[in-house]
Amino acid sequence: MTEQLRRFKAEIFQGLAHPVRIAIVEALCEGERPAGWLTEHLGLEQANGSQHLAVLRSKQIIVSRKQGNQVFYSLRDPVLIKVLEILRRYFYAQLAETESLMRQVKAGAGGARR
Amino acid sequence: MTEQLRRFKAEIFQGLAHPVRIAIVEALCEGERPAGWLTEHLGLEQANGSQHLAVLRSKQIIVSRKQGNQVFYSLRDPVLIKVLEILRRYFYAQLAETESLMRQVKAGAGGARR
DNA sequence: TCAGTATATTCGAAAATGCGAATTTACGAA
DNA sequence: TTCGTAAATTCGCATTTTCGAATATACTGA
Repeated sequence: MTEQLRRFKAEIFQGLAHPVRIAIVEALCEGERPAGWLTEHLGLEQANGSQHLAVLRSKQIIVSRKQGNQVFYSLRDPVLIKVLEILRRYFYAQLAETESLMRQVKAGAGGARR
Repeated sequence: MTEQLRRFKAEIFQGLAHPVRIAIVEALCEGERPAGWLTEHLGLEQANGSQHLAVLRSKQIIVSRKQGNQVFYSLRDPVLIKVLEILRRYFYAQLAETESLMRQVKAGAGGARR
C-alpha cells in the first residue's frame, strides 16, 4: 500500500513537472476555463495545449466538462493549490538564501578562485 | 519572474516524480542518513541509488555532508514533507471517491456495459 | 446535409530519463 | 604506498516526454 501511495504521489508530481502545466493549474485556481482560453492565454500551439491538458487529465489533476462546442477544465481538487503555495514560499526562501550566499562570496573573496 | 517561479516549481516536481525518490525523501523525514543506508534500505543497486540522489541534489531537494568514508544526506527544507502529507490526504480522498463510484456502478447497472 | 469552429489524437523526430554494468574517485587503515 | 570500503560517474541502451504538423472527432448553425 505504501508503495502504491508512492507511485500515486510520483504520478501527481510527474503531472506537474512542466512549467506549462503549472501555468495551467495556476490559471484554473481562478476557476473553470475552456481549453481554448487556456491555450491562448498561455500562448501555446493548439495541439500542444491539448496535449498538456491530456497529461493533467490522465493524472486526474483536472477534470473536464463539455458544453456545446467547447470543453471547460477545472481543478479536480483545489488542495493542489496549497502545494503550489508552499513551493512559492520555498522558492523565495531559497532565493534569499542564495542571495545572502552571493553577498558573502562577493564580500569575502577578493577575486575569482580556482 | 513568474515564469522563473514556474520553472523552479516544475524542477522540484520533476525531482520528486519517481517512487524511489519519494521513498528517499520520506526516509529522510526521519533525519540524516548515509547514502549506503538509503540504497540498502530501499533495495536499490548502488549506482541507481546514487543516481537518484544526484537528481535530488541537482534540484536542491537534499543536501549532503561528507564524514569520513561516507556521505550523509538530509532534506534541505523539511517543508517538502508537508507537500507529501497533503498528497497523502489527497490520495485517500481520491481512493474513497473511486470506491464509492465503483459501488454506484455495481449497484446501478446489472452487467457490463458496452 | 454542409460548413465552420473547438478540441483531441496521431505521427515522427529530438531530447530527456531510468537502469545495470563497469569504472573512477575519495577516504581510512595498515 | 597499498588495500578495502563508500559513493559518484560514465557508458550503452530502452523507454518516455515533448513538440509541431497533419489529421480526426464533435458539436453548432445554416
